[in-house]
Amino acid sequence: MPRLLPTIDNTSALLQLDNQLCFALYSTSLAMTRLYKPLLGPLGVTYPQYLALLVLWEQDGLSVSALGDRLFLDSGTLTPLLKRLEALGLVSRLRAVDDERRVHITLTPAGRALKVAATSIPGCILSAAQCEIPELVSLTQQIQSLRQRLARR
Amino acid sequence: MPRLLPTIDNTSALLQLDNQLCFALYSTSLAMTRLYKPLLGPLGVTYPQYLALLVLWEQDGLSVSALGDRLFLDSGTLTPLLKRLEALGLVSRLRAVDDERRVHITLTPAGRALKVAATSIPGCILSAAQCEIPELVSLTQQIQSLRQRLARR
DNA sequence: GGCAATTAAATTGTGAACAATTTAATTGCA
DNA sequence: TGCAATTAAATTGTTCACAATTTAATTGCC
Repeated sequence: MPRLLPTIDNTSALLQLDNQLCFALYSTSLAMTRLYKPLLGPLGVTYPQYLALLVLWEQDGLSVSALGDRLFLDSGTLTPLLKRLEALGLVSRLRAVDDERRVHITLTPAGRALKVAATSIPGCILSAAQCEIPELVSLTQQIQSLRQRLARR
Repeated sequence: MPRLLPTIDNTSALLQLDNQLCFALYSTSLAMTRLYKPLLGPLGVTYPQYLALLVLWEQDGLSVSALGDRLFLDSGTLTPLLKRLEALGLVSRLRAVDDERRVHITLTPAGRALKVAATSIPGCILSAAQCEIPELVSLTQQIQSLRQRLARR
């Protein structure tokens, strides 16, 4: 009779939820979004809308696809999101005159003004994360490096 | 006349997209989900459905809320997801006899069998991530630690 | 110049997330 | 015991993500 393998089969560790990097990322990203919600509520925007605004505050007037390159999102996600930002009066969406396939997203005065109200948010998040700056920077860089290895598009 | 502050205002770094830990988490989690898609397609399940199966493969027969505790999700998310897994014939949903408020989720034979087909997935992900095991473990732990500090529920 | 191939955004349909509410069962305590 | 408070799931409505397709404009090449 052959000797039995250990009763703890070697597949179990590989498939355990708490060993999955993907689940750590997924659940922590959702936890982060929940943390932002009460901070963004007063500004009247959602978390993905806030990310789009971060890009536009850095560089205004980007096309939908240029915005998508920064956010790793496509027009199927961005078009309705940007229409909501437009309905809120925070951005305007205008066809480019030189290439009418492109739509450029431009901050309105209200959209630009919102940046001031947002300046307090990073500090709030930082204190909630109970995270020292070096740890924050290191972790951010490690995750960005992983993203680069996973990315295709 | 007072000396002007540097023209690069000190709010810009705090609000730059690529300095945001939240965005690193968010975009990398989405990139990870995209990586899983072609691997899960043959199994016929989505990425969140796969996470629910990981939990059930570890411990079968959990209630909806116990599953939610493991996944950090509530019944509003899980109920429809579990109904889809039921429609696929992978789990059954049964009211507990001792407390009819509870619904217990049990793997069907097909649901249990799917674990075998899933064993190749972690290796595929690992190679796509081009990630050494120690780096993987360390990063997973750092992110889990962050999640713990962010979590409330 | 004409026309096929390409590109950009929008659209459609599915499946999450989640707040807020509803329904129904159980608990606790006066 | 009776009934208010609590608990567990489910439901409703909004907003993402994203694959697949469509629409429309531009480019490239003969």
